[in-house]
Amino acid sequence: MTAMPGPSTHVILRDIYDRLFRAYGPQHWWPAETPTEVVVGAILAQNTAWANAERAIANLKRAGCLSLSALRDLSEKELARLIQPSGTYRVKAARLKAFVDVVWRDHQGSLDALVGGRLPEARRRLLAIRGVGPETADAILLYAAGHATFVVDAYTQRILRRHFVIAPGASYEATRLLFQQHLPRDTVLFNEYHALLVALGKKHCRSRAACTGCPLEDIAHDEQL
DNA sequence: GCCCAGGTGGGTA
DNA sequence: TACCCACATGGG
Repeated sequence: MTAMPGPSTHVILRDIYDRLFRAYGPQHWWPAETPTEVVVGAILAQNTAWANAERAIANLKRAGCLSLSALRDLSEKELARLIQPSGTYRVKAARLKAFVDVVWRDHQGSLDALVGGRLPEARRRLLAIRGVGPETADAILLYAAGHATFVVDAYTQRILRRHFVIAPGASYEATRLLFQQHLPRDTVLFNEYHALLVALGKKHCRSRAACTGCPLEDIAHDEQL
């Protein structure tokens, strides 16, 4: 008894993308006006509802502190006060400071110099910064620098697990490589795909009951995940 | 009141 | 390597 081969991975990933794009349309991500704002948003959004990260960004904007030089000159304590609505603000103030310090100390204040060049080296430079893990690094690389790297967030893992595209314990890296090896290396596609997964996650993955009306509803899925 | 959100790093076995 | 845990706010 042999199992029938299912559709290949790239067909499944394409199908999911097409469904999401049809349902939600282009997402115009990342919601930020400058690469620096992408970096700040990526750090402030860590384990935090985006609405709270937005409040913190609005505070920084109002204070004129949404630039690398302003962030360098701000005391960590004052920075923490401004980003307080994003939660874990002392941790995040230290992380933002660590990031900005590297930009000024190693790259003369040029964010482009830090995130530009070849993707693997830029990714290593980012991961070496305290407070920048794989997801934050990939978000910065994709949305601030235009590198074709896939951002894997909690929604992505949950959605793919639920629809049996990845195993329950699949690592961040395994999930990222799955996308990168089964889709064309296309910055625009990776940008849109991640944004669409977040759109789906926010709308349909908050609770079990929210599955109704999900664009992926008729794809095999496990309610428990 | 409880749970969670567009994670990460440090500690322990 | 594989789990725990702290960090902390605001909305459902």
